[in-house]
Amino acid sequence: MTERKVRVRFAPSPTGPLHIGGVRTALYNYLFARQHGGDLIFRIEDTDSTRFVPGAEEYIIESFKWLGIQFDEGVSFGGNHGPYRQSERRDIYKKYVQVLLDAGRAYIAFDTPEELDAKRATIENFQYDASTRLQMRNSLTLSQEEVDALIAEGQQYVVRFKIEPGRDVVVDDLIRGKVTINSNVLDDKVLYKSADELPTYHLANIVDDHLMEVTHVIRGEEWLPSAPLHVLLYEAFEWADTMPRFAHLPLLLKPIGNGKLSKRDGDKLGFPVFPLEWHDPKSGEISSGYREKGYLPQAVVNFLALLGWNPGEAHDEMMSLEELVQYFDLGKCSKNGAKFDYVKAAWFNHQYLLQQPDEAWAPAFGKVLSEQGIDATTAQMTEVVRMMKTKVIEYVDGQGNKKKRNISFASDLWPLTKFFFVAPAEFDREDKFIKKNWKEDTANEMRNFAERLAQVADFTAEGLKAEIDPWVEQNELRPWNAWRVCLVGAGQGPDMYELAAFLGKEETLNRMQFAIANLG
RNA sequence: GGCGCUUUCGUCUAGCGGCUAGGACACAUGCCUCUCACGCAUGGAACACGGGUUCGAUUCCCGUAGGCGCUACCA
Repeated sequence: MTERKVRVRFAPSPTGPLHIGGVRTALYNYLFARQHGGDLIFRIEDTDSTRFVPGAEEYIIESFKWLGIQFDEGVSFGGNHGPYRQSERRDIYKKYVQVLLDAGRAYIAFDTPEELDAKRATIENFQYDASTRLQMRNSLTLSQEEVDALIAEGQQYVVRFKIEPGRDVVVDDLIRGKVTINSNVLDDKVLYKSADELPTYHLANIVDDHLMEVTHVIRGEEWLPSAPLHVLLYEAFEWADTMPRFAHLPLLLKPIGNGKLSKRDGDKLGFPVFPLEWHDPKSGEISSGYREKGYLPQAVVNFLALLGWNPGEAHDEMMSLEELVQYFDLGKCSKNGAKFDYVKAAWFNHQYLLQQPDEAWAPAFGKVLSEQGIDATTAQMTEVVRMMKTKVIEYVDGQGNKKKRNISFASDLWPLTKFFFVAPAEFDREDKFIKKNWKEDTANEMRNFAERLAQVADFTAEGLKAEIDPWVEQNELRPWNAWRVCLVGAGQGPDMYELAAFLGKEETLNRMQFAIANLG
C-alpha cells in the first residue's frame, strides 16, 4: 500500500448544539491533520431525518470559527469529494447498498417495528442474526417473486447486513491496541431504510469515508463496540486495503458523581457544556456557552486538549494551538474517561486573560459595566484592569460551598471594582475591617489627612507617594486602612495612592468627608 | 443480562521491570504587605484488591471488584 495523504473528518449530526465532547473530538482531528500536513473534512451526518434541528449546522460552523479550528473541505468549505451533507448523497448510498445486495452480503427485511417488538417480547435477548434471521420475513426466507411483489405494492423495508457468525473480528486501534470481538455478538445491522431512502450511520459512514479517502477515523469511545461491524463492512466492499486506521477517544465524564457529561450538569454546576450559547428553536430553552460566559477560545482549546491527552514532561500545560499541533500524539492519549474539571478550566482562562494586554479587556468589561448602568472610558477600564486583574473573587461552587478563585472572567471584575465607579453609600459598622481600622479618633486623623491631601498639587500615584510618604513618616501615622474605609468602604482594592489618583482629588476628598460624617 | 473498554494524589495526568512514584489544578502553612490578592517558598495527598511471571512489580499475565460505553429502521 502506498503512502496516502492523511485525511480525517469530523462528522456531527445536526441534532442540536455541539457538545463540548464533540469539540474535543474535532480538536484532536484538527491537531492530527495539521501535524501530518493532512486535510480535515467537515461532513454533516443527517441520515436521521426525524432528528434534524434547524440552525444546528450553522451553530457548529460558527463554533469552530470562534475556536479557531479550521477545516479544509466539507459543508460550507468546498472541496472535490462532495456533496458533504449525507442527505444529498442518496444516490451514492443506493448504489452501494445494491453492491452489497448483489454480492449476497446483505438482504432485504420486511419485519415491521411492531413485529420486531413482538419478537423481543417473546424471545429473551432477541438478536436479529444468523440464529434468527431464517425465522423472519426477509429476502432469505421469501422467494424472489414474493420480495418483488411486496416492494411493488409499496411495503416498507430495510436492508440488513448479513453477519457471518463465528468469526473473531480484530480492530487495530491506535489508542487501545488490538480489540477482538466475536461476530456472534453482532446483529444484522440495518444499513438502509426504504422509508426515507437513507442509509443508517454505519453504511453512510463507511461509504463516505472510503469515497472521501479518509485515512484515520478519530472518534469517541462510544463507537468502539460497532467498530468490528465497520471492519466487516470494509471487507464486504473489498475495501479492506484502504480501510482507515481507528482511534477511539476516552469519554468526557461528569465532574462529580458518575456518568457521561450531560447538558444538565453544566447548568447545575455553573459551567457551560456548549461552545456557544444555544437557543433551542423548539422549547425556547437557552443553554449557556463558553463564549458568552467570558472564556477566551485559546483557553477552551488548551483546556480541552489536555482532557484525555498530555504531552508528558515534554512541555508545560500552557500551549497555543500551534504548540498543540507540534506536541500532539494520538499514542499518548489516555484510555480512561476524564472527569470534567471546570475549576481548572477557569484557571486556564485566568492565565490567558492575564496574557492579554489590559486594554483588550475593555470590550467585555465595558459590557459588564453598562449592565450596571455605568459608563466608563476605555482608558479608565484599562487602568482598573491593570490594578485589579490579579485579585481573587469569592464564588459558590456546585455543592453550595463558598470558594475563592482568581479572576477568571471579565465579568468577575464588577464586584471587585464597583467602588472605582460608585462611592460607598453606607458603612457596615460590624464589618471586621471597618471595626478594626476605624477607632474613636480616626475621624480626626482623617480630617487632618484630608487637609494635607488637599494641598497636593500633583494628584497622581507618584505625586501622592512623593509627598505623603515623608509626611506620614514624620508624623508617625498609618492612615492607609482608615483611608481605605473612606474610599472603598471595605478591606479590598488596590494601592491607595493609585486608587486616589484614579478617583481624582475632588472625589477622594468628598468620599473622605462622607465617611467622616457617617462613621464619626 | 450479554459484549467491549478502563482502573496512579480530591481532579487532569507522568511513568513504558529496579524512582525518596514526578507535574498541573485545588487545598493548607509561611514570607512579602496600607486591605484583599498576586508572587515566592513549603507541606499534606495516589499505584483498587487477590493471585501469578520474575532476583525484583505501579509497570507483564490471569481473576475479582468498581467505573464507563454499546446492546434502535439514533448518531
